[in-house]
Amino acid sequence: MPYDPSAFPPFAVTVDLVVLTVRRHALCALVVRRGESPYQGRWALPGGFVRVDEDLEDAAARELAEETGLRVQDPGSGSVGAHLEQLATYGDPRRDPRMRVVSVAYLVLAPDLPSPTAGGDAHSVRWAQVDTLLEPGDGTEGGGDRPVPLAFDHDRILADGVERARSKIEYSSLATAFCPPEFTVGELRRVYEAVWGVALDPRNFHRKVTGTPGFLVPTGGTTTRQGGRPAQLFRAGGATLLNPPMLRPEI
Amino acid sequence: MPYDPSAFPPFAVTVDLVVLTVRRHALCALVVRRGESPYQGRWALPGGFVRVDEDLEDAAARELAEETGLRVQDPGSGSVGAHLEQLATYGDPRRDPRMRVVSVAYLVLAPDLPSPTAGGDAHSVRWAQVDTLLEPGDGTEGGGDRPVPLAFDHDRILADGVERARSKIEYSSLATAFCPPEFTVGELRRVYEAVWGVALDPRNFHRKVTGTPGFLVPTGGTTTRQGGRPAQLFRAGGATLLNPPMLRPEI
DNA sequence: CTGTTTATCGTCAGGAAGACGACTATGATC
DNA sequence: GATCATAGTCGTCTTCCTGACGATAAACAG
Repeated sequence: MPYDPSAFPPFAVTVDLVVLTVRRHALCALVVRRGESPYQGRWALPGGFVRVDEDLEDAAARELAEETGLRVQDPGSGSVGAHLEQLATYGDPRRDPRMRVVSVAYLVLAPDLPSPTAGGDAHSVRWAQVDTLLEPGDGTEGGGDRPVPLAFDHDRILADGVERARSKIEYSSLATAFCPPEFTVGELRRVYEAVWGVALDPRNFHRKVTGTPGFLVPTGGTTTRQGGRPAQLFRAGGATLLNPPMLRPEI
Repeated sequence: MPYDPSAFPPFAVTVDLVVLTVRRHALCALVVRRGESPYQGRWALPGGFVRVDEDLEDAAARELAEETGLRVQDPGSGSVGAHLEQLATYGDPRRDPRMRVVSVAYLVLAPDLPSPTAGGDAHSVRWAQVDTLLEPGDGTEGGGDRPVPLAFDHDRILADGVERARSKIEYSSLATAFCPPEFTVGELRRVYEAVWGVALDPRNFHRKVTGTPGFLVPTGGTTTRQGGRPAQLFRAGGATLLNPPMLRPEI
């Protein structure tokens, strides 16, 4: 690949990942502790440089696998995988004090994982509750009771990713990406409740999701892992767009 | 800005613009003719390199002004301006044969302009109907009756931009960005019809848009520029999100 | 056996949208 | 000036969807 540095200004290009999951009824994001300057010791979104001959989405999938061991969902195979989509690109000239870095952020929606650190650096990667991370921080390390902001502009990237997830589960079947391959209507409802931070009526929710063609496919099995009456098990159906959408309750 | 080429692979970063407007009842996009290799003589989306100390959105606004003379809407002032938002980023390693280029695409929605070439190169920039551009081309220059594809991956970028515009006018008041500062309900309806490529019922449309709080503000004036009974003039209201949304008719 | 929990079915009222009739106010045409 | 074509605006009716909520079902804990 010919490269003439005088012809155009050189940039570094990175990918950053907003990896979301639902754990214990709360929306959580994957964060890693920075080992080096700048922002040494601060939490940040996982990410890294794009390689010279690597597509952006490949770089995002590679970083995801390196940090979590997660594989991206293979459309066609029914494999257990995460949903990955491009979020936005952040290129403020001063977002990295060392050099001009343009970062392409990707959004990952994953089911709750057995171990958050499979394949990664155990003590420096963890799931953090999104609503804790996104409280406005005061910047003092341990000074107040509010969290230290993430490194770089990662607070904003995280907020954009969360907002994307919140709005996208309204009109798509993407909420199933937070669920294991087989799940109950109640489990799916608890995903919506965690992502939106609201309570939903179980009866109306049940009517809505089972009445939308292509959203859910019954597998025939039942489970009782939540206690109470056994619930039917479903897989995600082929539909990707919900029409009419799920309605997020007003504040 | 320190730059150590051994520390990270160097990329060129560009912005590409999907500039859409509605002209003569048709959705049109701005295209420029390439004067140099590669893809010499082919039509392409306007765009260019991001400068070293320039924010991505500033680069997009600069390119827009250079090509069309259009200014970006200033939120707060009631100025006549275009809507600009980031669309997506395209970084396939082989999308430009010369070097590794990552392009951040922006979507611009503009009212119909008096002259498409104000401030630009007159013979090499024009409005082209989107549905003509997006017919699948056969790649032969003048061989078939189908259009020659745009340069690079610009066909895909254009398609993504058009799809974004089509879906975004459903749940936002963004269709007003295609209208002059004062417009009638009929003119707004013709925007929806052109962007979606469907016919809408004038009576139901009128009820919907005038009944949505904050969408339209009457200015008091009337006009008869479309013939027929004079119509009330409106400005865009403060609302940005439409709830419930405009419903795009099924195919 | 009884209470608790979760799942699932049913009913009813209110709101929004599609289909479409009717009336109004212009300019164009005879 | 009467008539016609064109757009704009107001109403009505039916249908569908949702929110609120009662009622029943099937498990487990004591």
